Amino acid sequence: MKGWPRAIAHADMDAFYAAVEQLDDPALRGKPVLVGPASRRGVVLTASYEARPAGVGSAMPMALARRRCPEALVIPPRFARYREVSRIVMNVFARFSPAVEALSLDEAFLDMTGSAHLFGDAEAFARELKAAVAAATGGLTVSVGFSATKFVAKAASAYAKPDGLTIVPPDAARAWLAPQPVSVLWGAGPKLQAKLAALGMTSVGQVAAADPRALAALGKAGAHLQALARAEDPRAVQAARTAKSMSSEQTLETDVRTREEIRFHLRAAAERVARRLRKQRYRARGVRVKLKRADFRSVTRQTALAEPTQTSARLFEAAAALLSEVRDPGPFRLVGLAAFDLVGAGAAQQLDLLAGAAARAGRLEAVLDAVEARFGPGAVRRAREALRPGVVQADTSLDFLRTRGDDGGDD
DNA sequence: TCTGGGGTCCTGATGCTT
DNA sequence: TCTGAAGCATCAGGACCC
Repeated sequence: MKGWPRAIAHADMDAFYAAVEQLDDPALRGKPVLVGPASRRGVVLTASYEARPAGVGSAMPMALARRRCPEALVIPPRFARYREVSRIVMNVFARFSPAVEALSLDEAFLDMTGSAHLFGDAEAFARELKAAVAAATGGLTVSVGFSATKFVAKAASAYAKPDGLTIVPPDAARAWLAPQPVSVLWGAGPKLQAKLAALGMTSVGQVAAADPRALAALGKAGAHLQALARAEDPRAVQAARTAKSMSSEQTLETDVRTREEIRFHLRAAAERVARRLRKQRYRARGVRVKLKRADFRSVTRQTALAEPTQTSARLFEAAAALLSEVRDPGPFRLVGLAAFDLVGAGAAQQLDLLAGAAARAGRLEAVLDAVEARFGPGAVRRAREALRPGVVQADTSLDFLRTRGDDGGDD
């Protein structure tokens, strides 16, 4: 890692939901497992590696997956349990780096720029991380990619799944990417892949070498994909992020047509969203209604609210008004409600995010001083209570560094 | 085969203001 | 007073990610 401009690791748990189920129930180990709802319209959330040779994968309709792999055991998802295991894994990551950016329950970026040298070389670090995850979870495996940019690190972690370890030095990144299919590019889904193919580009190397004018037809995405293909990705690991929207939507067992039925589902969605807004101390300044027709075209209507809200009554009121503007008679297979333009994450939550990051960097006291100046001593007391998990995490992280004879530097 | 749920971001259309 | 252009905000739809 000497001479690397930055050192970024991407850690991605292998077949996470299915692996947790196999961990908790030994009878499932070594067998094909599909995690997903058994409902008529469900899709596979995660397929265990034993099921994948049958041609089964994530996002595949459950009905098709069961036909392809009839011997597979179908397990309904237990998200509370996955969140619990995820917290354990993220805490392990936090012992290795002060800057951890969780992308979902099962994957995260770790900025190792200032700390990788504590572990020897990249491979020693990655092996230690994998062993720590296995020890903390009781045997779950994680694939790790390591490079100088987020995108290459992520592509590297996916390169040798499961239980993989791929290190791509920055000066080798472009050549390493070149022969891979364009589907590895972050942001190139089926539509963009088809457009690239129409331009004669099926490999990352071809995108990297293309005349930028040829890619202009893809808009911003063209320049973005070419930058990734050239291993250029200046995005930093972001330890704390705030939500921009919160939504709840549900695909119904049978399509709905009447306004009364749709209102019923909107009211339920408003209650779910409002509960989460209150729990995370957000208020919404906008409401959006989403309906999906039987032909999969979606109809959305949105409105700005006079006052930010976190109550289900206000959300539903706005949603019902939007519904009356929809002329499409349906039928609809999905009804959803989103709260957007979120504000006022509440001082406590902003502090939580801020102090979580500051604490991991060993700067908790400085943050609390700023809090006192802005909100008064009472706020500091409440913040200390609220931040206890962050402090524990920071102490763990700092202890870890101390045992290696390093205080984490001056950052 | 028949397509989830929770998000983010981009694009093109439209309307308002100057 | 009318008209058009430019800039900006908002809205609807959709692509994409895990």
